[in-house]
Amino acid sequence: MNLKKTLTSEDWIRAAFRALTHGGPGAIRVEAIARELKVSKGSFYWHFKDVASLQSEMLEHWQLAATEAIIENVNRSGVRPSEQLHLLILLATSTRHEPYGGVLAEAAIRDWGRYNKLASDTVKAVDEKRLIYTKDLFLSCGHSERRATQNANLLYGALIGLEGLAYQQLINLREDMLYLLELILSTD
Amino acid sequence: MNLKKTLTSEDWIRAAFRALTHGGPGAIRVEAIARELKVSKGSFYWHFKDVASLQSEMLEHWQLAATEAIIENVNRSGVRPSEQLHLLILLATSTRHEPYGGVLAEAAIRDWGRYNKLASDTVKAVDEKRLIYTKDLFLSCGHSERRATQNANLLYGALIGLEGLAYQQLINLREDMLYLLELILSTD
Amino acid sequence: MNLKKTLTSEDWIRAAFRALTHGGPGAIRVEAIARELKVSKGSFYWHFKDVASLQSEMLEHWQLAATEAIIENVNRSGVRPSEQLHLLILLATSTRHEPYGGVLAEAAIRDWGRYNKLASDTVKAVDEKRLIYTKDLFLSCGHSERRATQNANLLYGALIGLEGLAYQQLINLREDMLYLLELILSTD
Amino acid sequence: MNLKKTLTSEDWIRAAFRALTHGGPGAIRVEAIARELKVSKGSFYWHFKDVASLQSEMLEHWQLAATEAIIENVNRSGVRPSEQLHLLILLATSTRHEPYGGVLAEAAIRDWGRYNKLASDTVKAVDEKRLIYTKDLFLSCGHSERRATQNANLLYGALIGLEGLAYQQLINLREDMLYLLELILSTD
DNA sequence: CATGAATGAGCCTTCATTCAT
DNA sequence: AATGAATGAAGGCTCATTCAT
Repeated sequence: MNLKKTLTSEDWIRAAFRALTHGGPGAIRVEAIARELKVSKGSFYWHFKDVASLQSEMLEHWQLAATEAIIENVNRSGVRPSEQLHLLILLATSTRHEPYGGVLAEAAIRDWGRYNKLASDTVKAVDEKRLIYTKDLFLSCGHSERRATQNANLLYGALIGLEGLAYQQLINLREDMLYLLELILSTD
Repeated sequence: MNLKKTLTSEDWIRAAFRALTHGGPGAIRVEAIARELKVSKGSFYWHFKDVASLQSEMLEHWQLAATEAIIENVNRSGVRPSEQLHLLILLATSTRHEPYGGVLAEAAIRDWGRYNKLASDTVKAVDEKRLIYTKDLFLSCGHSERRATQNANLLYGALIGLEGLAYQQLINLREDMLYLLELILSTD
Repeated sequence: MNLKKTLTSEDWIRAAFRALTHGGPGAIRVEAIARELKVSKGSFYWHFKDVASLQSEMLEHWQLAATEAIIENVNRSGVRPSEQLHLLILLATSTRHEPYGGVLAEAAIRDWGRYNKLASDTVKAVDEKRLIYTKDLFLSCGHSERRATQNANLLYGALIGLEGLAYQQLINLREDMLYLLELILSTD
Repeated sequence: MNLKKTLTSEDWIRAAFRALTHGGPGAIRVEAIARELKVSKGSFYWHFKDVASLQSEMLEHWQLAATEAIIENVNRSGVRPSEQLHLLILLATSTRHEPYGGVLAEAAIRDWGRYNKLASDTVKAVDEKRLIYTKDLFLSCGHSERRATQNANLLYGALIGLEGLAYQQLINLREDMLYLLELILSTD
């Protein structure tokens, strides 16, 4: 697996996401990541101009991946809209092993966005896309524009907040999310 | 107002919360805070053993304040339970200027908890208290134990997640929260 | 014993000697000594202008005490000179509890003298007096000027060096010193 | 000579011994040594984990050198034992320019040992070896076990103590040491 | 006499960055 | 592609010293 002798910039980015996930934005440090990759930190500068450029590549990769994931989802059509919502929640509440660390990385990136403009813009762009995508699903279910928007906001917002509580073992994420969907769909 | 010649450790803690709110956990730095307070960084060590002890005092203060806030709320009785829930949301969605920075500080502390054991324990303790308090309100509304729990989780989880989206100007926090409450209360 | 409410400069000097003995010259620090005396370090400056003045008072005190000790010894006359030498060694090899810490303090002061002019001068002055005093004892035993000098040097030098080895538990100080005296006196 | 562009850890150790010799244990400071080596202090951390590890490497080096010096001496055989003792003193009383600073460094290390466990252990180990080596020489001269031990103690102890007095210009080290050897060997 | 609070300098350590090889 | 070595800027902590009370 790790038979490669030379690293690619992707290897660095992946390692940087691991660092971000485990230690927060402040853990994206050349020294620490180089140590983890068992290379000299000097080698970092062959792949990146500086830390800022690593960071922007990280965000770029994540944004792409996050957007692609949505599109994939959209294309998984054939199912009825309300089924798609159901599926969406099952997917979102599974312990994902996505590129760049899944749920945990998401939370970490969201945190990052609180103190960093570039990260903030990226998160906002992704959130916007997801909200629109979710709203469209509700529209397909026959909800009004207003309701669809509110429902999407609610579903996505609850997901984010409940993930944090679930991480602390205070709640059961999937159960609460499914309950919310039920609540939304049953209230005509 | 700023006529005091000497600072108290409370002054440092307050300034540290400001730093946390604006720059994240990594911004809790003696140098930076001292600069803000217009004192030498050396003077910090009169009030605290080290940064770690400042941090634990911050968390202690916040936990106390957050718990007291709940108790105050409890005492705001006289109103019907469902009214209390309504009030709770209005309160939670007002741009609060509470001690230690209000909503923003809360999010920052929550982030902090993702990478730090002490912060994590503190956040968990506070979340637990709030969830229980909210559940009790739903119980008072006549909900079953199970529903009360789910509703409390949802309300609190959504608040946390939607606050993030509202911060990005993607949604209107109060509107969506009130919609959620309506959803919950209307679904008998 | 410690019923005094206010400290004297003597108290500080004594504590400073304790610090010197336990931690070397570098341990003569206002902060540490104040902590030991359970007073604020600011109070130090009522008694002394600065650390340098504490240090010079320490050396002054020690020089006086060390010189007085010699004179006391001289006055312990009545005994034959060779007896006095014997006594001198017994005294020097007893676990002394003299003012300012005894043997250990002596070694510490000697160390101090290696890197500090004032201390060095003080130690030299004391050493000179002691060498002369010892030489005089040998002269009284009938030794020639040359021999008396060499014997005094040897006796005093060996005492200093052997004390170090004895401190490390490598030798028995008194035994070896008495052996040396025997050697000197038997070799006419 | 100083044409090297980059320093080795040996260079740092050598410089640290110079600092120790001139300023005592408290002078083993990254800043000061870096200044002397005309490099930035940050570069120190390429070679050592921290100051403590520099210190332990210093002691390791010294212990090795001190032990090797003894072995070299042993191998300088061919001479009669009493001649070897004579030679030993001449060697010990020459102004040595040994690795790590010779006599002065020795005294400094000995001082260091008074307040530091690691240094103390190292000094003790070296002293033990030297005492045994010297005792063996006396045994080879036909002295009894007891006498050989006492003579070795005396010779080594006097050397240490007299070096201090000689450093203060109070005595002539070689003269007094040779006189002591004479005393020991003439007393059958 | 002494404390509480602060200053400023000095030192240790970490880390992004550079550069020759 | 990467290493070894170094720089320089922070940042944490200690401590002598000062000063108002």
